[in-house]
Amino acid sequence: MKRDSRLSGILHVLLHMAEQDGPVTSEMLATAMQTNPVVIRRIMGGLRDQGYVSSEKGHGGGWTLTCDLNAITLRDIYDAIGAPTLLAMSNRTEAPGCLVEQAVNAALVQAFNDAEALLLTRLGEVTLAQLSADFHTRLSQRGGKFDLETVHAS
Amino acid sequence: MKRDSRLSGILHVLLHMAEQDGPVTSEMLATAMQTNPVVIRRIMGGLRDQGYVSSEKGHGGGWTLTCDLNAITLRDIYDAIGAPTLLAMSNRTEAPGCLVEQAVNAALVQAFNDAEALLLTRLGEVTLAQLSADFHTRLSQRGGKFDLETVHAS
DNA sequence: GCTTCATGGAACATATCGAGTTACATGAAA
DNA sequence: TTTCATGTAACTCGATATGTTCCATGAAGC
Repeated sequence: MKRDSRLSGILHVLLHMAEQDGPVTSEMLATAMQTNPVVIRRIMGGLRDQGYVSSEKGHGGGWTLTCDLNAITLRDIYDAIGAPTLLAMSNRTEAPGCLVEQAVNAALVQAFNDAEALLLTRLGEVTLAQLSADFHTRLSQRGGKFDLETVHAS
Repeated sequence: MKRDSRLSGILHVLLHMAEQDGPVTSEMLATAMQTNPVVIRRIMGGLRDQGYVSSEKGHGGGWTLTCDLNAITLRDIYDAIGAPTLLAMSNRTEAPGCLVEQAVNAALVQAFNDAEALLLTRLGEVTLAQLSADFHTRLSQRGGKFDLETVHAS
């Protein structure tokens, strides 16, 4: 299975932005994330529409956080990127009239729904502020200084 | 996301096999599943290696169930097909040295693991015999007769 | 005004993987 | 020896996450 890492990536970006004073350009974020600026814009565009970040063109432009990290959960971000499929498995639906398929799918759907519900609940329990706090704990434990441009260099 | 329907498909096949007296050919199962015989063989090959089914070549050959449906859970079948990825999302690992990425992934991994564990537990709670019983309940409710060749026709 | 810098967005390329298909070999029964 | 069935390799196809190129738009600085 090809797996979606957008949620992980976007959280990474947002937390890096939280460490910056002014706007951050797609270029800087792309360097940090080791990807392409266009990929960053694509991801951020959805968040801007939800009001979580804003963008400015031209000199001194870039991306800025416009939300309270305490008020945003991972679930909110998940929803903001379009609530992509959580589970890698699905039911066959080639023969919906087949009673065997109905019995199989009924059992699987129940298990799948339970797992999805739990995952969404867990995501709703964690705020971006908590992630940021966790990051700062790790930072002070390691003792080094933080620099967006070089922290990903290795 | 492209989603994997192998588990659903193989359960469908096994329950159809349970309704047959003698061996069932890949051809018959493929017709029932509206797919290709080779796809059936590919799926069944893994199960044969696990001892859940056996195969015979030549005239009168085909696939036969060699396990007690009461003793096999959906979890067992899941394991037999190679325990494919359950979740459609993954963590970025492009910058494992980045403390931000570590904080993000730690939070996501916990949520993901909880959901996966619950799903596997649920799958382990359902036996193939229960699915078969559910099918027969549905069959008697509908009142029609069951025929492998025609039940998928519509 | 002109240049530079930045986002915005379309279009295209690439890599992966489930799924389907074709072709041929192996082996068992009639 | 003919027929039927599995066993397996190799190929195509489609979907999609991801990456890339190109140009338009607009804001800041000169």
